[in-house]
Amino acid sequence: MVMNIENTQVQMRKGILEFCILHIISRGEVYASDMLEELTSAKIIVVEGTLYPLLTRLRKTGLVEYKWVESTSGPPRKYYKLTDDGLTFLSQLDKTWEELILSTEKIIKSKSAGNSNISK
Amino acid sequence: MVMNIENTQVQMRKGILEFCILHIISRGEVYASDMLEELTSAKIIVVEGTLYPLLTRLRKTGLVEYKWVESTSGPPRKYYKLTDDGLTFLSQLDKTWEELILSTEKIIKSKSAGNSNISK
DNA sequence: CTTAGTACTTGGCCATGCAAGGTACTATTA
DNA sequence: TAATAGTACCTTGCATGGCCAAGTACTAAG
Repeated sequence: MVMNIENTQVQMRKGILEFCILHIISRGEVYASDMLEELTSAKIIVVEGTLYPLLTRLRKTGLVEYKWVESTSGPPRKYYKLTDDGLTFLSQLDKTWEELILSTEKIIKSKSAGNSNISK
Repeated sequence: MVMNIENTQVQMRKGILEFCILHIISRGEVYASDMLEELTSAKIIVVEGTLYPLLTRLRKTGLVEYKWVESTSGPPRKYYKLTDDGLTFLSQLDKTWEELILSTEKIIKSKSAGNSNISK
């Protein structure tokens, strides 16, 4: 059975990815390579095969929209920005993120209460 | 297409679950209902159908082990504890978690740098 | 015309959360 | 002993979503 640390790390990142990408888009119009660069520099490893389907999903659900912009150095790019729905959604996620941090810290910083409850 | 806030919140919790459960087990021998209670009180919603398969997976990969303990108030219980491998694994996850927090904070607290790079 | 670089897309696989339903043991009550 | 309730653990099947690998398309350089 497979259970390496890399796999668990991937699982940890999964839920955060959508959140981070919405934040990056919220700061100004960007295209996929901009996002990849920023995520990589923050040490959140993402690959194209993850990012593009995610952007498509966000667009289909109306959280982001894009426009084509010609580039002088290659094919045209899709520049993304948040919709109003996307903004609302992101502010809810901000709250969720804070609560998640608090919940997790509560678990991982709690000390042992002993094993005195066995066989009660 | 489905994209509600609940679904994304679930995604956020997913990667953290295994981490939190290993922490709970690391503090002393516990059985499934103990874990459910503690996770629920920390507002991390988990149900049996998630927890039991996860515990089975952790056991199969050698991160945890259990012993049967008779109960005076119902059927016997499986009391879990970490193996040496589990301890090592958990300390790596602690590091991953800290890095993930830092990376995410870096993304979500960064200010817009403007859109001056369009069509470069 | 070929090669390289950039940008976006897609099909298939895998890991995992979860709902729903099931088994088995104990205690209580009649 | 029979029925009911509570507790504990397990399993099947589905949906979500990350990732690998391969592919398409446009531009630039030689």
